[in-house]
Amino acid sequence: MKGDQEFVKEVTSQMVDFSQWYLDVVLKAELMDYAPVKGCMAIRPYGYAIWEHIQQLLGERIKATGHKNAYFPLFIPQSLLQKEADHVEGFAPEVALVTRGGGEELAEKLVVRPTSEAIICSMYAKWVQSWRDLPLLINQWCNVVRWEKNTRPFLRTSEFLWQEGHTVHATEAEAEEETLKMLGVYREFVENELAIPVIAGRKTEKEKFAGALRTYSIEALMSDGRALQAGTSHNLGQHFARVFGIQFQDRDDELKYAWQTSWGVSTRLIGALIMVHGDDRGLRMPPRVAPVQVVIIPIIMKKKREEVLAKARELMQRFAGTLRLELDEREGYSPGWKFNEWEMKGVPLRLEVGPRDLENGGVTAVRRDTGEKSFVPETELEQCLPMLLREIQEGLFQQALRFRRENTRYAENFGQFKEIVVEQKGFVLAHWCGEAGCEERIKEETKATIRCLPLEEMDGGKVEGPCICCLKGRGKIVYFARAY
RNA sequence: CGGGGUGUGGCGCAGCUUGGCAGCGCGCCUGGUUUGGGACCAGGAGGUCGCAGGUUCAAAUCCUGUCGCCCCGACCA
Repeated sequence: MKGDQEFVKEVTSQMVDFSQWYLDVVLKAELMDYAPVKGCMAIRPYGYAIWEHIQQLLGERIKATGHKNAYFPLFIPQSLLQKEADHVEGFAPEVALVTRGGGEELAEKLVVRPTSEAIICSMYAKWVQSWRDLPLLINQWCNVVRWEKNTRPFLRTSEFLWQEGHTVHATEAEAEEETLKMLGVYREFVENELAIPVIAGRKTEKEKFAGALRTYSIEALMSDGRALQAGTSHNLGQHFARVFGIQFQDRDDELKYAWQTSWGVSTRLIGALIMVHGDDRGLRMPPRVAPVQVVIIPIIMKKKREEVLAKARELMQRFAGTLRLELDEREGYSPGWKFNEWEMKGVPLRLEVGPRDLENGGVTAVRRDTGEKSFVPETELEQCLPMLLREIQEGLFQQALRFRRENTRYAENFGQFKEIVVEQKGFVLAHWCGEAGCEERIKEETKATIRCLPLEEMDGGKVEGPCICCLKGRGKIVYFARAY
């Protein structure tokens, strides 16, 4: 694609300032707008449509794996949040507290949920009594509030939307299986629907969820070379069951504490979508979640005006049931202006219908991912459009995958490690002994954190080597990166 | 919470040094000509210059205080 700046003056180039590029894009593409409260945003219709597709596509997978949706309260009595020691400690700095209601001081302060383990567990304690009640598989879609100091649209906001699954099981093995199963669901969903390749792995002790036994995550690489945690799945062990009293009587008559999991993805996925696929002309939406999959731009000249419009409207009718398409009939905007605007919004496929196309008996199709133009005869549209969209979906994934491969490097020693982190960015693979001290030192010296201990290597028990940091201990290869 | 920056029509900015009619570009509205990669002409609407106090005949401009926002770090989905 040549001369991007010729076309789009409103978006800062990624090379010049990636962070500014991101902010330009989210605003100009009308995904969100800043609200009066710091760190809070209005998600505009175009941005919310992406979230709705995520809800739909991930939602059906969550249901297909046996989970049911439910809803729990926004307010959590402070005492409930404080039950699990690690949990409180982890969230205390970022909770919002309600101290007054109905014009009176509240007897007990209410926490605005930063996550729902506490309130849900308090309910589960009532619902679980017998092994016959298990497994209990519930999911909720809601908003949560975490008082963040440093906020960025979609990536880190004071309030965000997410989905949180909370399950209860009779055995540790079952809970672990569930934890990994949902991590797998996330991986498949993010790769196939959002076209974002991810590394699935386990978090270190330092990085795990406050109150969890083990935390797993999927990690994606943004096009500026920084990593982003795109989803997490926790094996909560019996930590919460013990403090909330979730017990059940098992087949063997014994009263036992239950095993739990929780897992979630948030509107942060929209941030990932933007940063993985976007380019200097704006967004590039994967067709599967694109609010608009195909935009029709009529090229209205003085002469064939009516014929062109009639054809464009006919196309709308023809595909209204099968594709998400939009016809841009606005007067007073030149075709070129419309091209740029819809490109900024990342619409995967543009169809141009003009006098020339009418004469040739078809439309001009232009791909957002490659910029490639082609002529599609009218008789082949039904076959061609879905095919093009599939190619774009696959193309975006392959492009992101290639980028990740090219930006994943193995470091032999600490010197090389630092050089990669600073100069080249991306994922760095290196041996790590497993000691928190080394993890900490690496972070202090390079700002890179352990993103995860990849599942593949863990299972295979592959090559061990001397720790990149201390050289003494031996360990497996883990993923490092500077992260969002 | 540290470091830096910035607040002037919807957006981007100039004006501040040296106090004296609040301006420019884009966008918006109306009408007309246009329309195959951000068209043009004419007319028009829109701002208590972040907020509070002070100095002055007079403050966007000088002084004091305060708040918001943005960027970079420390902490986090």
